[in-house]
Amino acid sequence: MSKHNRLDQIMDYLKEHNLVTVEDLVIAIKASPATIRRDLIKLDEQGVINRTHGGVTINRFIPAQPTTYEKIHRNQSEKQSIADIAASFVLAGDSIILDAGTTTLEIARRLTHMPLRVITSDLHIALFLSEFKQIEVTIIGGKIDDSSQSCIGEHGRLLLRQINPDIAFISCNSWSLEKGITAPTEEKALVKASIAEKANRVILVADSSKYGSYSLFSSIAMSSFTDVVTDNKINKDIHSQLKLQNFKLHISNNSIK
Amino acid sequence: MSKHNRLDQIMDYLKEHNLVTVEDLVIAIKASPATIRRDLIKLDEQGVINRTHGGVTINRFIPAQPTTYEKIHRNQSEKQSIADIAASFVLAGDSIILDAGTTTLEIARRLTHMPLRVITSDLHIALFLSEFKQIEVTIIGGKIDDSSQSCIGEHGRLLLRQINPDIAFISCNSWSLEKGITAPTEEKALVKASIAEKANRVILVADSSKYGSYSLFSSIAMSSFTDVVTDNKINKDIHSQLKLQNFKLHISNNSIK
DNA sequence: TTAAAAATGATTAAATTTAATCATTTTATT
DNA sequence: AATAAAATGATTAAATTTAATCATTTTTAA
Repeated sequence: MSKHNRLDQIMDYLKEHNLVTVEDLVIAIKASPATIRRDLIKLDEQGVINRTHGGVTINRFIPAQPTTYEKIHRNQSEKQSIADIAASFVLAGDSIILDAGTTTLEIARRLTHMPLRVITSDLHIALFLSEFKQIEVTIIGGKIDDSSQSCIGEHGRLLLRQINPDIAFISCNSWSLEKGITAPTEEKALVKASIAEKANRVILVADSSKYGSYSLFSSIAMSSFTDVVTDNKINKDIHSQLKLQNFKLHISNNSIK
Repeated sequence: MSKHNRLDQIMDYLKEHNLVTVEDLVIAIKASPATIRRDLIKLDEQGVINRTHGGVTINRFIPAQPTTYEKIHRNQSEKQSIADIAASFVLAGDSIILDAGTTTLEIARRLTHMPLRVITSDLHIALFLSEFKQIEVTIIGGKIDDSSQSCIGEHGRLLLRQINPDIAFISCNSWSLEKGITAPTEEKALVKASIAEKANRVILVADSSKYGSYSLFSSIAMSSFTDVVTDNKINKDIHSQLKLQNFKLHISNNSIK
């Protein structure tokens, strides 16, 4: 499976070697230096590797280490494609907020190559992005919710009230037009609401499988969003309804290659 | 500062960063490129790091167990023995603060079996402790300093002012009776000072090799500490002086196995 | 204290890697 | 099959890193 894709071959090689050169990969993969470099740029933009002038390693700080490049492509193609679209909204120099979650982490992986200010509630996102010098990272602080390893509580909300970001990216476990997005605890719901509060653009990133369910605590009404990004597996009737709303609807096509 | 010390500093930095350049280390360690390169050659010969033309990583295939590197470089074992003593001060149910650093991370490793509230500025410590259900973790929040991957700035200090912990554990890069503990940036110095401010017991954990040097910004006077934990390599004269102070002095015996 | 030895820092030439450009090959579409 | 589009490879100039050299500072030992 993985031998078909050259990017997978590179990741496989990196898993087995601590620190390699482009020359190593040229020999191992049997491709030209130019091709290897072009591949490395793609992998670097996804944050799964780190490069210097002359060296390449796998990024050992990426959460869920065993979730390798190929697994990401197989199991999370919807999140990937949603993140692709979401990341394209960000411009160099922007100040953005990333909510806690795996979809927002995917967005983070796509933003490593540009100067940014990023505020987040997510420990993984903070640690990951802090490796990149052109990105100024702020974590909102507060009690750590261990299911999501992110900050909850009033302290972080205080910081959120003091900033005016360009874009806020919100993720969720459940969403619908009627109930908006909901969360399993009051604290999580409140943090999300605060994240959405001040941003110029408020973007929901949520895959279609989460549509229709809901948790106990309401967090954000759908009318608060300026944009919604979801995938093309969304039900047709719901799709029609979503198109009629005030937010811009973006549908990703997670065609698996 | 001794040469062993700087090699330890490099290893500490590499543990917390995936792939670094000589330039990164020049800034982090405050030595010239030539010196860093000479150090890297030594570490490379020991096999604990890997280098390319332009990049350095820790060798992640070397067991991070208490063997290979620590036998060669003793400061790690000093930190271990200091952490042993420091951790023994903590009782189940306590609320404690852990400053950012590798010594305080060692303390955290020894506290996972008891119910605790832990407040920290360190992303690694927060992420590590959040795995343990009986430990409630709070991160102070704020901008991430990427050399230490910990929180700095006014926002975190605000939280620190609102809590009254049982114990605060402070680490440092430089300490002395005259200058107290000092830090390379004002923001780091201020955060440390705030960490020490409200705790019932304020404990400095600092290995002997760091004694006598100082950075630009003063952070905490020695008179603010209730306890000091250091190792038995401390100079005898200094030892005598330290014993005369108001704090309790604890000397760890880092017997090298 | 003084002299010798070791460590460190600064400078610049050499070596290495990368980016940019363009030709060629492969793949996709009609 | 023909054409367009995309991916790959080769070439060279530019950028970056290193090694070598020597001056300076710090440490060690007499």
